[in-house]
Amino acid sequence: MTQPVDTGTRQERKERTRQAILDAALTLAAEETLAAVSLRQVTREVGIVPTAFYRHFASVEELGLALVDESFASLRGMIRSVRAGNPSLEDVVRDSASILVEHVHQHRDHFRFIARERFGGMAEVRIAIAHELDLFERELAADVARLPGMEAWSAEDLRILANLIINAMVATAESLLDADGRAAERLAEHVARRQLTMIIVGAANWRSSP
Amino acid sequence: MTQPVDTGTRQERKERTRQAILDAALTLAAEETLAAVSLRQVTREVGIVPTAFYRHFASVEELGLALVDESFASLRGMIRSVRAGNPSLEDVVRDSASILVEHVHQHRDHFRFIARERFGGMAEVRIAIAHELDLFERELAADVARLPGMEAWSAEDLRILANLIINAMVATAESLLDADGRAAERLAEHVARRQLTMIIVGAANWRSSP
DNA sequence: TGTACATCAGTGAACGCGCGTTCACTGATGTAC
DNA sequence: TGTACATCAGTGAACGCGCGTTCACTGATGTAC
Repeated sequence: MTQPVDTGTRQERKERTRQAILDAALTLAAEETLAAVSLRQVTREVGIVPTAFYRHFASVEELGLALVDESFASLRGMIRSVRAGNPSLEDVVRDSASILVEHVHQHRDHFRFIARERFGGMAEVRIAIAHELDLFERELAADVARLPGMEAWSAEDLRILANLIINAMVATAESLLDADGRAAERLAEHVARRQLTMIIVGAANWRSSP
Repeated sequence: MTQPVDTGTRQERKERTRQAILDAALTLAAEETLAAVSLRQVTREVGIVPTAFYRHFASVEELGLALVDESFASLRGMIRSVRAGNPSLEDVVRDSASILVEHVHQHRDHFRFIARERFGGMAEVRIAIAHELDLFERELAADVARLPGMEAWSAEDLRILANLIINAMVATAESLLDADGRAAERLAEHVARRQLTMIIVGAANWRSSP
């Protein structure tokens, strides 16, 4: 898997160093917010001299934005796997929670980074994360709009529902960051599935309520 | 309102300095996470020499825990005002959102601090915040259990419902931190009220669903 | 009320340290001919 | 294939700075008699 340092073209080596910087920063950001991670810590971890950092990023902030991209790229992969196969509402409710739990398990550092930086980090990074979550919310609203029985819903109410669901899933992911062991993960999955069901039932019965 | 520096007993003056340190730290923590605020910045803001800090707190971490206490004390005041007068479910749903919005408006720095430090801060502070939110969740579950129609609910499902509601309210509070102007606040209030309604409708109809 | 002593919040000098950033450099890789 | 030059990822010394923490101190407030 790991390439020796001295193979490939110059461009390939540079890309490898860049990725090593991203990996090291992500690992260090598991302990404390990225703003508290020093450029020197990162380069020490990678095994390069501090000044070499600037060959790849203009600042730690720019590195943070690259980590947001990387984290959400893997998240988008997850969403795609939920959507795949044009599932029914019942399928989605059944599978979403377990897919989320599995994905957090496999990309724990990325999710921890997003949780940390969502409110704790640098302004630009916070804005980038808020933007990505907003995109998810729009997409989810569009997906929900296509479901049977939702024809009468206004665009605004669809967004409000999507926001509620996304927030619940974000909270689930955040709680998973502290979960240690499969038992805790199964519990979080159970809670998430039940909450999603409550929300869906609420939405389905809403219009008939005062 | 503001006391001159040179009045009161020695104990009163010390308490006044301690409060000035807490206020300065809270203000500085609006810009960046408390861990990134230096002891020297805080004392500079207060107008005392860096070493005087240690007369009041053993570390910035201890200061952080004091700020968690202070923040949640005001939050508890809010909860009390929701509970006051033994309201019906309809009352709670109607009033909760506006009370939350008003409270965040008046204690913006405290809420921002909690949002920042919930995942972005020092380990001890994160744990203290999680503990406080857990207490709210238990209390809310107990409140909900007393409502008519909830007799058949298990303790676990009550906790899951309470967790969903608390998470939605936390998300509302967090979105309010970026809201500027009364119009944005009214929108957030509208969204929160509608989401709370969806959740309550879902809970009410849950047992009758597959 | 007056005096002698204790307390202690705040002072100020000093320290060693890790930080981000600058700059001129090296030497392997890449390219033109 | 061989040569001469250009590129550029990574080097290493150096800088000034703000940091947390130590220590002995000062002088106003508090207390005992």
